[in-house]
Amino acid sequence: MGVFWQKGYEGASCEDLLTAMGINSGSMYAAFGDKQSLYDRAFEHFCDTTLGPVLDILNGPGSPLENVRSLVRMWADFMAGPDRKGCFIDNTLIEFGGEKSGVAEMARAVTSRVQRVLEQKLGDAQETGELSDAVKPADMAAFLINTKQGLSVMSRAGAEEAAIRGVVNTTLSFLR
Amino acid sequence: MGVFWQKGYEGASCEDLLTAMGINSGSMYAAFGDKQSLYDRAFEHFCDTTLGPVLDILNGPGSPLENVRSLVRMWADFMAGPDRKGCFIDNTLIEFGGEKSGVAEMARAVTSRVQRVLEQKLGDAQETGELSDAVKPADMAAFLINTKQGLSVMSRAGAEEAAIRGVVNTTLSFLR
DNA sequence: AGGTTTTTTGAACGATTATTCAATTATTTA
DNA sequence: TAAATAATTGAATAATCGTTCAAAAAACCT
Repeated sequence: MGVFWQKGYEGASCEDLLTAMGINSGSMYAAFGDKQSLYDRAFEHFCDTTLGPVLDILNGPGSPLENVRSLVRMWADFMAGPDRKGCFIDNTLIEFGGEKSGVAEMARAVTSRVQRVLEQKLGDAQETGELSDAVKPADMAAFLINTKQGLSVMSRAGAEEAAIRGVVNTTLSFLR
Repeated sequence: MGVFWQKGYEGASCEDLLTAMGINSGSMYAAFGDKQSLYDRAFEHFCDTTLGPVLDILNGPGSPLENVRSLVRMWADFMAGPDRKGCFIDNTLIEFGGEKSGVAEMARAVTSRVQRVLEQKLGDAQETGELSDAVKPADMAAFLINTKQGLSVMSRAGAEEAAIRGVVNTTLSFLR
């Protein structure tokens, strides 16, 4: 997963993948079929292990708006980490977004899933009076997703951690 | 340029490039040296033909803030176009951002160039009273660049035009 | 027009790609 | 323990990759 995440599908050679997995080609093809299926499984694994914690944060014990802000702050930690490989979902969208392939659909699905929960939490935040009624939850949710996708580009571009945190703080300033 | 823009460096085969250019391999290698040099030249050409018009918009006849808003709106047209290939600069950052290669440096340079002019125009907009003194020009400029990078991902992901325009409109709502 | 230089062609090249498979090793079953 | 099944190995495969170069065509110059 890490190799595909870092190098993308085309950029990751089978040799890279086999070295990282510590097995030989025959075992890989017996277990996964081919390179694309391996990518699919790696991406699926990412979604399986990431979506849960993300939803846990949004549905956490804090207030709706606090939870949204926590998630946005988590994006900064994520993107400013040492590897600078962005978000695997966004990388997949960039490489496969134009195609009708399975991973592209999966990436779109998990993205809009998070977007819908964000929208719901922002609506809740308005009901509790935390968030101004002037903002439209759907628009703000779409906007936050776009911010995260921008952070993926910054992350891969090797931006300074301070620059990443600056963008996140500016984004948070719109959440009131 | 279009082939590299659409498919990226790794994704574009020499055959793709030769077909698009309508020449044979020998001519390409005589004229450009190798594939990487061809990418460099294509990217350089994009910067040469794009940076000028962008700066012209920012320095145009309108008020500073109007000009900034015009640029952001232009991003929407750009990203929602039929090809859905994002911004060539962002694509280059994604693929080469981690490396110290020439194109990566060029992409970072042209990005921060636009960012600095944005910052200046936002400062001007505060002097004319168009823009609230509460916003920090440097932070807002970095934020706008991040928004554009996010739009590149949306564009490549094949997002609906309405979704792209929605994000742009939300972004514009922060510019007052 | 005839000779010289420049450009283009496209088959061929070695390197790397993803993938296969017979031989080997490990594991399970009886 | 011994036979049977499963998993792993790694050399070999065919396809594709970027690149080269001798031959052919085009362009240029008296």
